[in-house]
Amino acid sequence: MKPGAGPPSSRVARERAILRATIEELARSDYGGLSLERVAARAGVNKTTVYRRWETKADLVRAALASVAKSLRPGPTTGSLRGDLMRIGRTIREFVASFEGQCLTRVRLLEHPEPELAGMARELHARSLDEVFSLARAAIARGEIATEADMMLLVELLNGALHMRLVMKNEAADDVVIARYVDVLLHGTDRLKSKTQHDVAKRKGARKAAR
Amino acid sequence: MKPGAGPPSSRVARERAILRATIEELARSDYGGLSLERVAARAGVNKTTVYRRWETKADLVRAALASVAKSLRPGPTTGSLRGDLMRIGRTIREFVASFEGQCLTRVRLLEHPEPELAGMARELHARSLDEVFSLARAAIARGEIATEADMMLLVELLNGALHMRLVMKNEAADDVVIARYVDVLLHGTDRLKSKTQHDVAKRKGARKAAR
DNA sequence: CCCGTTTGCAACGAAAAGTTGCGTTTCGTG
DNA sequence: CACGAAACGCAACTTTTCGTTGCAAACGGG
Repeated sequence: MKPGAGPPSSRVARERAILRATIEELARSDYGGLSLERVAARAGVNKTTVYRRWETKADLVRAALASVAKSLRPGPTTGSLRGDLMRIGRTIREFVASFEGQCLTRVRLLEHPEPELAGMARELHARSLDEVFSLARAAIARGEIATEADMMLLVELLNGALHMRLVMKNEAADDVVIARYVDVLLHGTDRLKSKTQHDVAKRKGARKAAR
Repeated sequence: MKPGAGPPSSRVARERAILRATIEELARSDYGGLSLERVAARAGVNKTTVYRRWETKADLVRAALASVAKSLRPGPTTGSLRGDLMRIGRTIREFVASFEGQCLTRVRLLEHPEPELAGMARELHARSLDEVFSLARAAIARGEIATEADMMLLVELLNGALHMRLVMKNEAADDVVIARYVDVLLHGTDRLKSKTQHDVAKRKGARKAAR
């Protein structure tokens, strides 16, 4: 009657296994193709155990998403905006590679079939963005950006590019790739432009280079 | 025996309707949840017509993807990198909102269940990037960027951010939003930083503002 | 040690997926 | 215009998957 405070019995361990299996299945299948029997097999339990505990597939996935409380924690500031962005990039890379990341990315695309689940996944991901605000304030204090909205802009661009590359294009993103993105975010094309003008100057003899 | 060169008979019209229905269904369902019967109903044909023409669901989706030959054509350069990026952003926005875009985005996440289909969708999307190369060359000629790889970097960031915003976060992206992204891509945080330093200078009296 | 709960197992019913046979329509062809 | 092959719709059918139920065994707390 009061198992809440008790030690983790075998029942909750089984439940954790099932939710974990759900996430892993959802990471390589998609919601429509998710089979509760495969989930049960992966969790090492009988399918009746799954069916008896959750009414529908949506309930199971809902519970599985709720169990993904592990948010992205980029940690304290590194002391520079560039360092912070690099760390955020690495954090995104690791998250996207994880089962939870793959799972969330898939569920978030279910807007039309399952709006509620998509909303849950969205909120779960948005929560990780809250952590970025502290880094934003540090960058503002250093005078590297003006507002927190600027930081959000940078993170949106970095996050989007990494997601596209890792999830949709299925290409790797090592630190060099991330650094390229970050450099654009910090300096835009201005650095690139000046480099080109330098080349032009070398080639054409510094004709208009003076101005 | 030689219907290839003939005028569009009712047979090909039916096939087009089925493939179109497949894309539309795939735009709001997902691959695992795609039902050939719903496709047939949407196309206004009997399900046997669909089953007889394509062996499996994968075959049908493969054919549907192949029929999406309409690539993203950003058109000729506007004369400035900023104008080109804005136009690319608007093109991405419209594509993502279309059935083909929704469909492609979903299919591209099927790496594990259906690697071949994911590869097709990926290639289809990559083809649209080829169009960007002409804009890149124009920008290089104007000295706004150094290499075509730089242009790809900018487009990857813009594309990723817009996809995240439109598809995953389900938020709109008007021209103002796109312009914010583009400004970061062009000038990075330098513009923002200088604005802040200006404020600091006003407050602290231009102490380190000179350099 | 006992009793309530939970699980596994197997069998079951229901629904969707996929197939087949046949009469009808359509379109190309002589 | 008439004929024949191919494709379609329709309905019935088989197969597979999904979800449920009954029951005996295992587990765990009191």
